[in-house]
Amino acid sequence: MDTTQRTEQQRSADRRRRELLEAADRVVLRDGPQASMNAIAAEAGITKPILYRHFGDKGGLYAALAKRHTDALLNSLRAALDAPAERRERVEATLDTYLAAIEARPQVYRFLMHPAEGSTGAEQGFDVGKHSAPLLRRMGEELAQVIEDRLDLGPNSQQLARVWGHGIVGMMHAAGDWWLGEQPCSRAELVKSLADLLWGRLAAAGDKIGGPGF
Amino acid sequence: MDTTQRTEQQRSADRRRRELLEAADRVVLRDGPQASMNAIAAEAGITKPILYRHFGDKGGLYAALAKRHTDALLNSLRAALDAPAERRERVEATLDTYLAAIEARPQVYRFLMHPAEGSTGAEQGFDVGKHSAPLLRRMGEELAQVIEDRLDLGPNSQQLARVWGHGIVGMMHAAGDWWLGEQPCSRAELVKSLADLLWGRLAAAGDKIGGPGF
DNA sequence: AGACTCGGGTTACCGCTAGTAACACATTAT
DNA sequence: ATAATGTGTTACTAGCGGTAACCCGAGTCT
Repeated sequence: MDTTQRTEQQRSADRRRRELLEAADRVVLRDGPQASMNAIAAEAGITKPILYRHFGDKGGLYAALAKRHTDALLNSLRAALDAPAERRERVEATLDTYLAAIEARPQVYRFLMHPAEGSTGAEQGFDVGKHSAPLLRRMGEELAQVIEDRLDLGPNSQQLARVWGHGIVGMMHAAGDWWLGEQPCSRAELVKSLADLLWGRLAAAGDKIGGPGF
Repeated sequence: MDTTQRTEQQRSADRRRRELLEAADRVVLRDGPQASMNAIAAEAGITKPILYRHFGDKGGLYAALAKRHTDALLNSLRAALDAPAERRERVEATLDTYLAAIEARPQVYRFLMHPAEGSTGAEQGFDVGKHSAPLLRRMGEELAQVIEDRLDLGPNSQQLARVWGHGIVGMMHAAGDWWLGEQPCSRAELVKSLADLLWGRLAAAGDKIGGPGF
């Protein structure tokens, strides 16, 4: 068991792992969040136990799969947010990037956002909160970091930035989810409406005649 | 089978139904979203098929249970939003009401927001999107209505109001979810930070020295 | 050569879930 | 008395996540 052999094995295992993840990807793309371990194993041309040897349990496979997509999406978002342009323009570009991604691959999006949380998993510390929506959490934290790094928010800036990060991400998510289901307008319109909201148009709006105004 | 008898049966069925829902409530409060039909039936002192006769399938029971809490919460929110006060004050009161509700009964909140979508349910048209988060959808639509009714948003006000309704609800939801998990600050602080965001403080913030500003 | 470990793979199972078919008892209508 | 109807139970199916036990081929030590 010299090092050469070990790296050999490791590389083989890594290749296998990638194959399995790609097979899982295909199944998820086909079946949505209901993708079963059996189906994934079959798609990969092998049987369940080796899936479990690689990923531990369904949560592990989910985490690995989610990480791929999450990383890819986060990279796109970072790029949009770092492009050389006005602040508002960059905010719009970032919103648009996110919405374009979920529009292009809704099945993957559903898998990431509405995973079918295990049925059996009574014990063994499978915490729902930790796996339920890591994408939202990561986006929220990253955005918080960006906000805190670049904006001058006065005292308590860290806490404010985190609230805003998660809040803005949640706004984007919910609006995107609704929009994806109903397609009530074009992506560009949605982006502009959301940016307007963030830009304080809500506070600036006048009351309608006759009522106390919301 | 005269009418008297029929109403008699109906009333009995309704009473039964309420008992079952209360039992389900207790189980959900105890076990969270993992509550099984078996457990609920046991808690109610009866067996599964009766549950199925009343609610069709798990989705039906979920919907009935969710409707109760959703209606109650929506009533609180409407009350907070309709109180006689300044617009911003009312927005803060509404946010606070929502956050207080999820803080007081996190298990119920988890059940409403992160339901364990059936494991078996391959076919029979159990659409995830329709049951996954009816609370968020309803809140979004209601808020949209309020916004459109009371604010003067110029042309395209309906679409704008709906985007904002869902967006604001999503902001509240995501921030609340994160806050519930980490308890990083008091409820009042969270409320104020979110209201500040809605009031355009993001757009008004100055860039930090040295960077291009987010 | 021959025994021997060892990694990758499969079969066959467990316990659980949602959901259902079929049967049993009581009450009421005819 | 007897048929029908509602109310409940037992006992089952099918499928899930997860695992124990076995199996086989390739390299290794004696």
